[in-house]
Amino acid sequence: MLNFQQKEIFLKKYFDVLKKCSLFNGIEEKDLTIMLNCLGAKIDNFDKKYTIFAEGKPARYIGILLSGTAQIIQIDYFGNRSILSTVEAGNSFAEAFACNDNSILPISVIANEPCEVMFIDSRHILHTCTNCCGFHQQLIYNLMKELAIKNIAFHQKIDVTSKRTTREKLLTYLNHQSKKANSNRFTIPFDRQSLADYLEVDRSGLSVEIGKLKKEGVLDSHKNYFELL
Amino acid sequence: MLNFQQKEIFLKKYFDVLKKCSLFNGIEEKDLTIMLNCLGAKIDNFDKKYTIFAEGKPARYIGILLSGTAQIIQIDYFGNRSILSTVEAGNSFAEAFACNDNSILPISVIANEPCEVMFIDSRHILHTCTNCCGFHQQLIYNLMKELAIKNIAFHQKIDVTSKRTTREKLLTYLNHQSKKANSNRFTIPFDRQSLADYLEVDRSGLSVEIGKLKKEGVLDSHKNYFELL
DNA sequence: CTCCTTTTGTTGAAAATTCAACATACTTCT
DNA sequence: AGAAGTATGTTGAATTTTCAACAAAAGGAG
Repeated sequence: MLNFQQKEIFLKKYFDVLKKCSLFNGIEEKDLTIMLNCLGAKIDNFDKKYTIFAEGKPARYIGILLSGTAQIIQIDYFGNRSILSTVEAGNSFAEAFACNDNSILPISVIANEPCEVMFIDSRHILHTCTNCCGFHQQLIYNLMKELAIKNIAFHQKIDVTSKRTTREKLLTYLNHQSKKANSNRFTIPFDRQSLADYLEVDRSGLSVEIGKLKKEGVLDSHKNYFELL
Repeated sequence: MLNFQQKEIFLKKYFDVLKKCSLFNGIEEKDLTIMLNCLGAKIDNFDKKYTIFAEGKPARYIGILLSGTAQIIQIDYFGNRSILSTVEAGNSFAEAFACNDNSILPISVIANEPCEVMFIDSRHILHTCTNCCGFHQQLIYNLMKELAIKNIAFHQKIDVTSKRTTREKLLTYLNHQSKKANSNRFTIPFDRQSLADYLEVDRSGLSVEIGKLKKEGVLDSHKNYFELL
């Protein structure tokens, strides 16, 4: 765990990512180091498949993915994995829980590949300290904006999973992705099992459905590349 | 449509509800009138089954339910209704969409019974005007908190609907409600069809499952009253 | 290159859901 | 009280999903 106060030099290499992080919108690069210092930001590394946040633990920290990809998941008592969303470099995660005092994480965050993660204690954002830097208001505004976007993303996820058949779920999801990519051709951030866990369906049934849609000429796909026809 | 600036007297009768609305946390009753005036709050009435917000329309206003109950719904192209959440007096709704510039509502809000609704133009909250009252920072903070809570509520909804069988969905939902009520006995804000639309299952199948669970002695229920045994 | 592991596709049987249609109970209104 | 309308429960058939087991393909390590 690096404390960047002691190793400021390390931060510079993350500026490109941090600039893209909407949590830091409207904050100048020159102020970033000071602010992160004030917030007590820490950085840690995780190997593939490692747990960044564990379900059931107190939710105190907001995470910011500096590199790699991760998944927000929930596992029920039968061991079924449900993927709530994916996290890419520049994305923040777990804000909602961290912003809720004394809340317990109902989800886990798992590294999909080697990850660098920045952690910020939410109390340093929420409870304005008078002797501290003056960015809190901007941070809270950004946090609000980010939570609004996450909220809308959940609506999309429910729009997908509320469909009753595997085919409908898949097509609804692919249409969303197509719109997002502004193209008929796009890649999705899932392998088959992960896609099934996101759509809340059986993997083998999903494979069958993709096969049918290919034969019907509705779509073409190779691995995580898809093309709607 | 009442403009309360002209009819301040009317606002007083809503103070009890507004005090419970987390959007106005930390704002003194004496300041409320001034603030709502500054925000250009308007009040309107809706009869049962009337549309408060319509899917596809621009999302500019935050709604606050002063009396009655409402439902946040989505209807797909086959006409299947999906209930995302319920709204009770003192709850606000549609904040996430209103906070996102130029966004289009992906949901509708429908009055469940006669409703009084207050509308606040989100731009009056988001864009601080210098010649205006000084409550914006508090409002944005409250909005952030509220969005965090909504976010967590969505996690719960997904926790329910990610289950694969009607029985599992129902039991997961009832457990949540039981925890929320801090008791084995509680009422739910749904009739059968609405519960089915919230759980994303078939109504008749839901009735069958409730019947089975009663016979098995897992629960007892009468209409929207439930008891877990 | 080969072996080993992981991912993806395929199949058939069992289980569950959906759908439509109808019966019964409950509300509401006059 | 009675009628009309709404909500809930029940049933069987058709569709769909899940599950388990295996085959084929792809990827990674030595």
